[in-house]
Amino acid sequence: MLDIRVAIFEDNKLVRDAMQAILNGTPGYRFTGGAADGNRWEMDIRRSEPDVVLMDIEMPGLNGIELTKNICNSFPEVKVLIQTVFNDGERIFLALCAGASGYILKSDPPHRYLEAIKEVYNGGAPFNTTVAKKMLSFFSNKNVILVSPQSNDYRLSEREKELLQLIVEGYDYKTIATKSFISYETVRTHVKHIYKKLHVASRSEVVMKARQQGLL
Amino acid sequence: MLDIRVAIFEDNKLVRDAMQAILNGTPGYRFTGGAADGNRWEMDIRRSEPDVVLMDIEMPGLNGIELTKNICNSFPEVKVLIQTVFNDGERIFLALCAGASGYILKSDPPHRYLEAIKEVYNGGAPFNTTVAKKMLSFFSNKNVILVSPQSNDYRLSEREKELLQLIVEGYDYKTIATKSFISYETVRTHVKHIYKKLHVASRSEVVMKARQQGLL
DNA sequence: TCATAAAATCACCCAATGGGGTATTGTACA
DNA sequence: TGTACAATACCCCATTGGGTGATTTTATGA
Repeated sequence: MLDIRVAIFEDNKLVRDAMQAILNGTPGYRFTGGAADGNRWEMDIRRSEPDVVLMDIEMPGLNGIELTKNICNSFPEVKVLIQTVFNDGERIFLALCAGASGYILKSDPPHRYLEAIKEVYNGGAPFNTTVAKKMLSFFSNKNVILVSPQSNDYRLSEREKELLQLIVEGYDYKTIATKSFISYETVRTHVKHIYKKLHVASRSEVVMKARQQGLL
Repeated sequence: MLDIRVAIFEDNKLVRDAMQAILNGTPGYRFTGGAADGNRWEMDIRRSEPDVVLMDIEMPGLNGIELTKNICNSFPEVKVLIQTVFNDGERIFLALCAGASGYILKSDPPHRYLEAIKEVYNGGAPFNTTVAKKMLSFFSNKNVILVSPQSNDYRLSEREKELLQLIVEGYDYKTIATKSFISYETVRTHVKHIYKKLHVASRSEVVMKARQQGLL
């Protein structure tokens, strides 16, 4: 079997070097590149062609979560394993949303690192028990709301989209009328149509919906 | 060390009996009660005094997620371990929000059950790798939005809370006035105060906020 | 004990919003 | 050519939200 190719984003050179030594000293793993920041992440990934990226989330400069998002978008075949000293729910949550495949604490021993790397490589999702626990309590604290996935083709006409934009921006009908060179009543008619199509019944609902569904 | 006391909610009697046999046949575990549905859950829990509840999420009648929520609210010291054949992200997510401590698939072997029970008992959060993976992909699909945690002490008076309740339930001011034995204008005054305290400016906003922050 | 601060009650004014119609014009499509 | 729909416009009316002001009761603290 081929070695698992691992690249590291980590600002601490000592840690990078240690990981390099551990990885290259363990059969089945190969260290293929390390970077102290994400400034040249695209090139770094192309060069090192990793199967798994070990990502330090607390890097100076480009934020580890953003970096994770970028890598996951541009190189979907690459798995990202987050490593951090933090274990607060929000950070974990954001990293997961960014597309990370697993989460490991810096306090975990090297053998856990190796296990976790193998696990993400094989399609798993390694979680430190502490991490999983934190994440759960984060959920139970109702910090999150569920948005049912749905089609967002509401068949709004072009004109309706224009007006929706202005509504969401908070202009009142009179102002929208002036801006759009139509009458107040026409604005109201369009708004009614928009509300019907989006199944909402008030300004604030439509703003919510438009934001959530990215209709803007 | 004392045995871990385990109760089971599961509609399939065969499964219940099997778990009873396994638990009582394994040192360190004790089966303390089983129920085919959640109709008498409160009494069932009081009788069996479990440390861990094994919850089948696909039970007829009372829904396993609701049941989990109830148990976690009324008996916060009891850990709930969800067992299911499903592994879709949404269901897992809902169960976690309901307060479950871990998630196990029915296809997992008995020894995994025992491990998982011990793990939740010790404060951990067991996850089948498949489950964790599903959950992650659910997150990355942006089905969720984050709500920044904030203090929810808005210093609403008792009366204001009552009226807020009615507002969120969708009654119009006239109806609320009748229901509360006060005049329409007084309802309006209270509503204005509530809006000021909650920093909202419309019915739908206040409904959102109240729901998200559990002000109900 | 008295002053002050709130909570709770009610009233009036006014602007903005939302829902129900109806109507005319133009355009696209079958 | 007729039907459907988008865009325009107007009317009526109920509800909502904000402002101002007032009275009464209740609590709280100096």
